[in-house]
Amino acid sequence: MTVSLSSLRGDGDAFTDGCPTRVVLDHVTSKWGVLVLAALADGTLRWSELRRAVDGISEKMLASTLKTLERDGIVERVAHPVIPPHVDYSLTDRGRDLMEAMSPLLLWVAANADDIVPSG
Amino acid sequence: MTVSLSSLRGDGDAFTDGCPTRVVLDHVTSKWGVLVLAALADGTLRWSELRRAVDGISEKMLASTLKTLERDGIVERVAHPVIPPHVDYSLTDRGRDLMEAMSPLLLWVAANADDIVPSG
DNA sequence: CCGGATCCTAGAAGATACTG
DNA sequence: CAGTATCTTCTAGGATCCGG
Repeated sequence: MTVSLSSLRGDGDAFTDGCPTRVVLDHVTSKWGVLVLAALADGTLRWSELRRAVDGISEKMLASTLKTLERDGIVERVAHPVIPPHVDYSLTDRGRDLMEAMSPLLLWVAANADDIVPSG
Repeated sequence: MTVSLSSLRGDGDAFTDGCPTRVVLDHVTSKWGVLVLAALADGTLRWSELRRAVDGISEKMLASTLKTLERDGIVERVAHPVIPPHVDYSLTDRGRDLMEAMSPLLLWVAANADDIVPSG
């Protein structure tokens, strides 16, 4: 029985509608959130690098995903006042902590995806 | 620097649009998927118990979430041919393996949610 | 009690064009 | 280069009714 997930139950937990846990869980496990975080796990990237790293993301989604993660204190945005603009994104300490917790999941998915989805 | 997530890059990885990794990641990190899986991590539950365990889920979403996870070989469905109907849901071996990989994330979210989302 | 089938809407997400 | 603004499209999700 792995780690005691039952400890999640009881008070303000993920099983209660509208609690902070649900909100953060949604941010962190959102379609693009996971991929952006995984891309930043390797280190600082700038906007255009992120766009290329996360294949298929639109500018709109990249912007809103980054904004949400920044508000949550998971991603840090550093804008350099130069022409042309140069903006760096990286994980905060909290973000790095999060990625340590999330990497087992990402590795599991990478290892099992081909068994689960037959051809495509 | 935690686990090497950069190993995820390269061939058929989560950063490539349309690959199996993306599909499985979406199933597993879906809004309700996470919560259903977490509920089942404690053991077998029947339909009505799941509905109560995952606060706020609609019957439609519970049905479709379970069906997706069942197709992926993560959740097992056992229907007992009695009146009134009795259907049990539980994790498969693969599902338990998945939950071992996911529990650090869930614990992190539970531990950090209140810091991230101020009041609600 | 356990869902399937149907209808419908809000918000997610894509495409494109434009600006400091 | 790094976004914002706008418009459209799409689908996750909710509500309801029904059937085994």
